[in-house]
Amino acid sequence: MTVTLADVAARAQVSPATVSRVLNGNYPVAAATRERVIQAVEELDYVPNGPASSLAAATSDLVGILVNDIADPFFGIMAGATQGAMGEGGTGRGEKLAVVCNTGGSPERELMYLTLLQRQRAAAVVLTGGSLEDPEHLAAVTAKLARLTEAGTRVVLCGRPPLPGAAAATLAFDNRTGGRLLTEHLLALGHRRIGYVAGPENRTTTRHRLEGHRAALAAAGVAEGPTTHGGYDRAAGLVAANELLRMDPELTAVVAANDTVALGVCAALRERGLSIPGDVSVAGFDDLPCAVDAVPALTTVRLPLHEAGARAGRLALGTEAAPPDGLATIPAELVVRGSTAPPRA
Amino acid sequence: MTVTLADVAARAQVSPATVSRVLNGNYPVAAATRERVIQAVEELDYVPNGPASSLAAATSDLVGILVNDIADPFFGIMAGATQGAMGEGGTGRGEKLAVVCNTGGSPERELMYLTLLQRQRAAAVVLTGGSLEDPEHLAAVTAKLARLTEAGTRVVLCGRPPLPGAAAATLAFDNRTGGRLLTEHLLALGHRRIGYVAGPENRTTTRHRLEGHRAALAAAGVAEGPTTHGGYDRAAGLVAANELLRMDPELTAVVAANDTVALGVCAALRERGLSIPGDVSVAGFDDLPCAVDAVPALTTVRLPLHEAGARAGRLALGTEAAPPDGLATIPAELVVRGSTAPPRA
DNA sequence: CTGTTAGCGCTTTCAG
DNA sequence: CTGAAAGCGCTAACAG
Repeated sequence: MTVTLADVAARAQVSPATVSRVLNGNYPVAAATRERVIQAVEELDYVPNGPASSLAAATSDLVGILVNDIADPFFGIMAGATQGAMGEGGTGRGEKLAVVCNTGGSPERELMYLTLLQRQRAAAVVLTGGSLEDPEHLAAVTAKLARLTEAGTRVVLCGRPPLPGAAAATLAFDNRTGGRLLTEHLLALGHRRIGYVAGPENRTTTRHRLEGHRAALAAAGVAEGPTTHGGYDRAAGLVAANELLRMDPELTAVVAANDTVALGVCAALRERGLSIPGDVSVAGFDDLPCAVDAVPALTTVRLPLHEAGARAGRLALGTEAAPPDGLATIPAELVVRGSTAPPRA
Repeated sequence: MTVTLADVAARAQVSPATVSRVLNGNYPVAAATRERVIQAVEELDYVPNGPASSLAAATSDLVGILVNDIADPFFGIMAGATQGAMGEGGTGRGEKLAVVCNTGGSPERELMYLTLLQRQRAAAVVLTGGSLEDPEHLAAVTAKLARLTEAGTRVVLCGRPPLPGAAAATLAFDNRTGGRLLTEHLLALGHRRIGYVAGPENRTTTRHRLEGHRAALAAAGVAEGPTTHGGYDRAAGLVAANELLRMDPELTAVVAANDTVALGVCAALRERGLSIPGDVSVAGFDDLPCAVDAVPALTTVRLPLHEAGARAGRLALGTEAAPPDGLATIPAELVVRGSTAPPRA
């Protein structure tokens, strides 16, 4: 059958305890003995039984990364960076198995994965992206995270606002400022009739970006234009653009929930024969790789997804100290490209 | 401390075995008893210890999905679909924890994850996307998969050619035909000087697509144009386009390794003031969501990523029977859009 | 239908 | 520095 630690011990003529010690490298072992053990391990092609170690040691090397949509590069980039940060620090020993779990934005699945990770006695859990604002769900997540924390699982929030009552290191994106900068830019260009394609309702990301937008309008004394809510996908942008134009045919600019939605908006405008930015300016959010390939290239707000993800990974590993008060706000940066210009006179 | 099965048993006034039985639902238990147990579980907020169950039962509910680049929607879409297929079949019991592991295209990391998954006694492993053609690495992977298979882990290959000697259900993309269709399309349009931006060397996907391209040229008696190798990212396309044009300034069409690379090619052409498809036609591969948003929209080859991923998930779960001989070839479909047109006379 | 009894393979005091 | 022994929490025969 499968090779066990006892087999290795027998072959190396030492006790199981000694084998365990050289494998974990957390206890002094004579060099000669270690050699023999290592050789036996290789000869037998021994692979430790993870569940058994986890059970005995009451910890595992599993790290869970929860994402809302794995097919969306926004999450893919962050998750990839997080997973990359795990690999640092030598091979083999102490290596963490960083795995990503796709919640699809569903609260049930989020909780389910958290439970599954709790069951596996995960070493750490990273929650990425905006969260649902439903109080009931928030309470459930908070409770679950508390349970995880007290069981020794490190919890970190990446690209998500802090959760009151949860002892989690948090890396929050400054979506509000990003939203404000974008609209200020449009305002400075001379736009006064700006449509807004918001993301799904009840999501922190949606709300914060919209708040920034409104703050900019309010500060400039400009009335809010038409606003719609929808998904974070291209199709949502297509639908919304037509809806917005129906609500106000005089629109000179459209701000989208993110770059993907913005591309949908662009497609809809083109279909109607409107030029960008000649007839209508369009702006996105996130600065995903696709933003620069749009024609014209998309004006957007850059979020340092890669850096944030990597940092979250280090926090999960305990390699990096948590920020003061457990919260770091990641700045958002306006990136002006060709899709925005002054409105037609 | 943490609640154990014994605590639940004590509270429900039954034996631990009975609790285990109602939790796993694989053995008859009196309705009244079950009720009491369930109530105790809820009152105590009991969460089973995964490692302990896995150790005792010698299996786990972990399913690993290996991808080359999680930030690439090509993999994100497949992985998401695979993970989605896991969720079907009720909640809770028998639920698999599908997790995605990012190898970054590195053979060492691929092997490392396979070992880690082996350690966890994973229920199944899904390898997605093209593989490296290095004989040594292939042998190592084959050996590792054999070890996994004999330990009861189901292995499925998705979007990757079959591995001789591995008892793995395989869903292979027909990259060769896809490549041929694309070049035939260009040939039919009248192109005779076609540049090719291939993917990384030593990868099955790269080789198959290129073979299809060459087969089409050979069948038409047209000489092969300049060819370069590079990554699967946008930057590779930028560099390659300039290189190709240097090698043959009279080029009238460029075929790229995939859509992302094609977008890079488009960007480079635009920078040089060349129009698409007026001066040069461009084609991609995969039909990722971004392909349709390019201007002009990209002619490409559609691969049913979602379907393939979902099917891989069912195979991993054992919900679907393996295809005859363990191999199914997934067809590729030509999608003609605006980025290709007859060459300028 | 339910309880008893052994382990699963590894880690970890506690002695030597 | 090394060995012996006692579990970690759960499952799976085997009896009743």
